[in-house]
Amino acid sequence: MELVPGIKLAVQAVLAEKYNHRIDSQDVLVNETKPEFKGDYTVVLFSYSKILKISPDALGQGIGEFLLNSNPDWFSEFNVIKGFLNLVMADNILIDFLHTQYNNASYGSQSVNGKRVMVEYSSPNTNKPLHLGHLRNNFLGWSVAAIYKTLGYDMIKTCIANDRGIHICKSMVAWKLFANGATPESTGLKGDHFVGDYYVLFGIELKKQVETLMTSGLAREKAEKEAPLMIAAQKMLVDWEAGVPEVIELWKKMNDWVYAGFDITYKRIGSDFDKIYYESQTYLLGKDLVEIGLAKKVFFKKEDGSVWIDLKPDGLDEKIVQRSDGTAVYMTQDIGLAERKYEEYHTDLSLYVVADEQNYHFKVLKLICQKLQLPSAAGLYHLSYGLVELPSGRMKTREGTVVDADDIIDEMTSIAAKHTEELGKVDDFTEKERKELYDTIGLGALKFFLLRVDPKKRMVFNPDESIDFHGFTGPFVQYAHARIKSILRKESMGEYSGSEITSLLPLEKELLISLEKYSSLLQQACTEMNPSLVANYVFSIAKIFNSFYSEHSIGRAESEYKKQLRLRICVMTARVIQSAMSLLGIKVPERM
RNA sequence: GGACCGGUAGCUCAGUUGGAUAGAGCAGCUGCCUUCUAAGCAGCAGGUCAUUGGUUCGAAUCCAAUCCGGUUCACCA
Repeated sequence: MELVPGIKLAVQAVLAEKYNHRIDSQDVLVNETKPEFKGDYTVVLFSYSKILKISPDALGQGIGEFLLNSNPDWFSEFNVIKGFLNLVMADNILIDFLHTQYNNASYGSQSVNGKRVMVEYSSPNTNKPLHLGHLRNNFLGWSVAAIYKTLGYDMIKTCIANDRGIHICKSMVAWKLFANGATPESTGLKGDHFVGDYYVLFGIELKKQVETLMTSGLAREKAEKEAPLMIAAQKMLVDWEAGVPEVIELWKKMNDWVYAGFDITYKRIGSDFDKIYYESQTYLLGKDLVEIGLAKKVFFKKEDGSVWIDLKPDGLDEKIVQRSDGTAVYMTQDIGLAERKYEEYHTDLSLYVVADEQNYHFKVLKLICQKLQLPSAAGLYHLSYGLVELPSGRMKTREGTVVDADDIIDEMTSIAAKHTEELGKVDDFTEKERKELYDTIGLGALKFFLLRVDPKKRMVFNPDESIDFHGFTGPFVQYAHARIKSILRKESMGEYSGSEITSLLPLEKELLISLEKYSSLLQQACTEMNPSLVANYVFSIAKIFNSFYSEHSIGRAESEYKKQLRLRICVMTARVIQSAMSLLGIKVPERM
């Protein structure tokens, strides 16, 4: 039995038995006791005091005495201050907890529950390289999937490659006109960067053409439409849809370059997918649903032949689902893809990790699926996250302020290398071991930085200040782990049955109380789809451990049994750190 | 203009089903490496929780209004 639920049940029982007051144990308010008061957990009594018409003080005394008498193995003391009942947990229950769980490799995880969840994340455009925003998306999606998986869900990680459309044609046109047959191989560039350069070039050249046209008297809007480059891109899109062989061939060639580049980055950051959907293969999905929607009178047709849904009764506007020329729009594709996913995987839940700019889109998507009574509707959930911004605001391709993913990863690993070399603690490492360690630390810092913030909130990244390696960071947590491993290499586990030690020092107890919370913390992180809770938790574990470590000697503990107890605390702390960090996609080193 | 999101220390963020004197990290300042890794520990300093009013035993948290910032409302994706 976990501590907090146990306390809630105990309080529920007291209220029923002693005060004849029945409540749901879930409603008992149990907090961690503030450091300035004596105790571990605090029950807030104001609401019961009011209902039962007993003063908070008397009620606290009554409940406290009852709890101590009925659960002497759980509670050792209590005190009441105003309406707060502070409970001191018995050292023995924590010592027992340690003894039974310290070596449990699956501590915190749950057995398979038969539910299936799909999470779509990353979903890049195949015309430019990944940037910092994509990294937040990738880390988030991957981590949420890992958290679900450890709690027993069958996870399917997926990604939709936005591999077609006008934006793709732009880089194709630019390459055709300006590249003179250059390739990633001939230039030595990574494929996604190579193609991205042509996408940027298209923008530059287009701007020139537009300006020329405007000096000859055209309005900007018209000039943008009539610039030869734009006309060429539009034509290429039409040719692509018509399947013109040379266009298809070029499209395939350039996309393959991009995928080769993405593969390198994905491999480096540890992103992986069980299934990849390609927009080029799914963009026509949903067209048949337009007919079904019309038949069900969920959609209606306007005079020009365009098809719409009226969402005004739901507080929204009318939304188009098919153009007057009969072509599909983004929304319709997404409805089709939602159905396709459901047919293929029969998911209980289908998550979309997509930036909060698209909140409205997903609200509408879910509504339409519901109105069409599609089976995919119920589990459809938009896991919305905030953009990564610069101190000056959004990153803009045009202003060259986009923080490139490969660049930032390189920067992080080289800072890790510099720090490590300065400290000189791993001078005996081989070249390969060092490189691995720099990756572990650099990526650890980057992932932790992006995951420690509540996903729903936008966050600021300042390129002028490199991401920290001290304090509330990945390397801080990794360091605590490396320290523990260092101890465990030097000291050996010995005789200890779990009953030789009967009392704990404050830091030992604090650490055990925190370790005990891991399971419920994971449940919460899963329910809220929020890896930042895991990041905050594992940081606090590392912090308490570091205090414990500097306050108490483990190898030279006061007694052999105390040493054995502390070694077990070390083992368990290392396990929890390793486990929690792995859910964030972060490795922990044996030495650093 | 409508809808939605946000405003907490110099900076980056926790804390918001209402609970005790609002917490971390960074930056700044003091101490601590002849004993298990100082990427660390201990401490100091730093706040009108955007503003105003309301609800109540109690409000950063709930309600209303206002100010500021962002996103969105395309026959774009």
